[in-house]
Amino acid sequence: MKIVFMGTPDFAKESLEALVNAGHEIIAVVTNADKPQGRGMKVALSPVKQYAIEHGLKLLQPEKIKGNDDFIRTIKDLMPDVICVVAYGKILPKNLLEIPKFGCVNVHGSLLPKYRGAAPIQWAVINGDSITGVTTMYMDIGMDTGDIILKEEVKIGESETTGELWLRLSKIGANLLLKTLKLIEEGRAPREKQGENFTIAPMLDKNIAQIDWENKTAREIKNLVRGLNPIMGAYSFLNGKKIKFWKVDDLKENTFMEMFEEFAEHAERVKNIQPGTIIYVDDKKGLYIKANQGIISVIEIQGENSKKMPIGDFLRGNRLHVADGFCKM
RNA sequence: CGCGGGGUGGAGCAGUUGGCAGCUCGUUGGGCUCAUAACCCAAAGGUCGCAAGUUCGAGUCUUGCCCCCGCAA
Repeated sequence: MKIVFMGTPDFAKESLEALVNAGHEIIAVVTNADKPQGRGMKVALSPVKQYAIEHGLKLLQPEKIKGNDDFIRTIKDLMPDVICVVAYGKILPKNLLEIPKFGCVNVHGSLLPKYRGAAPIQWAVINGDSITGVTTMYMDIGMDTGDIILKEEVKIGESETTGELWLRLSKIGANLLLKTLKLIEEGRAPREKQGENFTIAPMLDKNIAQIDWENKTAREIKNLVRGLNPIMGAYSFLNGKKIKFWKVDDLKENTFMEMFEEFAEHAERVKNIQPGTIIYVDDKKGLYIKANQGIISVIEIQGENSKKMPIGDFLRGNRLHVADGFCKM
């Protein structure tokens, strides 16, 4: 099949690579325009762009698509059988969607109609879901509202991070895309309308990365931490310094008191400690912080201007004290 | 030329007005203990990111370069 591929990040690169390896004819790759980013505002190539260059694929990087007649005409002249869109980063207008005879196929990182939108994987982890998946669909003008073709379910591990799940889903998505294209080619692709029962997974606002000790349980904080790993990182302030949490575990108060018998007789007091307070710290036994319900055991942490490191390393160079409190700023 | 922080034994850090390079941990050897991520004793391990400059003397001051991190995007 003659395919135009549209995508930008590494999640999309997996699909593009799978298409190439499966012998599909990629007549053009469309990726987001290079923007200066990162420290020093250097221009970095998107993973998709890099792959396209390495494999000598025709590359297009329109600044805008909507109202860009030149771009629409270019695609039209290529006469693609299908356009595959994976995490491209822009809404596609109707006159583009109508070009390919088999339509536009999108790979989305959730089980639609759950988590339509920009950050489905992140939200699935943050919300502590145990199951998510990948969906392929025929695109329409709405945001992830098209008819569903195939879905594949995936279990989310209890301590799995967004980054880990992201990687798994990108490979599963690539496979599902191949399967989908095969069915389309054979004219056997299912087509199922999405129900009305949808949810939205909006782009992550940076404010959500701040840990809310007062109102969140240890389990919820853990979900936030792994949900924001490796993007952003959940953070809190200690003595005016910004600390990022990369890996934590959640403990019930009871479990904690079994580990530290000396706390057992103060069970009631432990429950009433102000959330965010350090209740135990030792460079061998770790760092334990009270949450609204339950206790957070820190495993991997990153101090201000520092890099992420195991909690033991961190505590050797940073003297923390029991009763110090993490707080918002 | 976006803004800022930082590179010091294996790890994480401290190092005051330039004046013998330190702390916690780990490692190795020994001791104690029913036992331990516990405790006690001893030892090994550093061209202080790289290069040049100022100085009697530079981890510390000046200049250039490399690498890492945070903010912002």
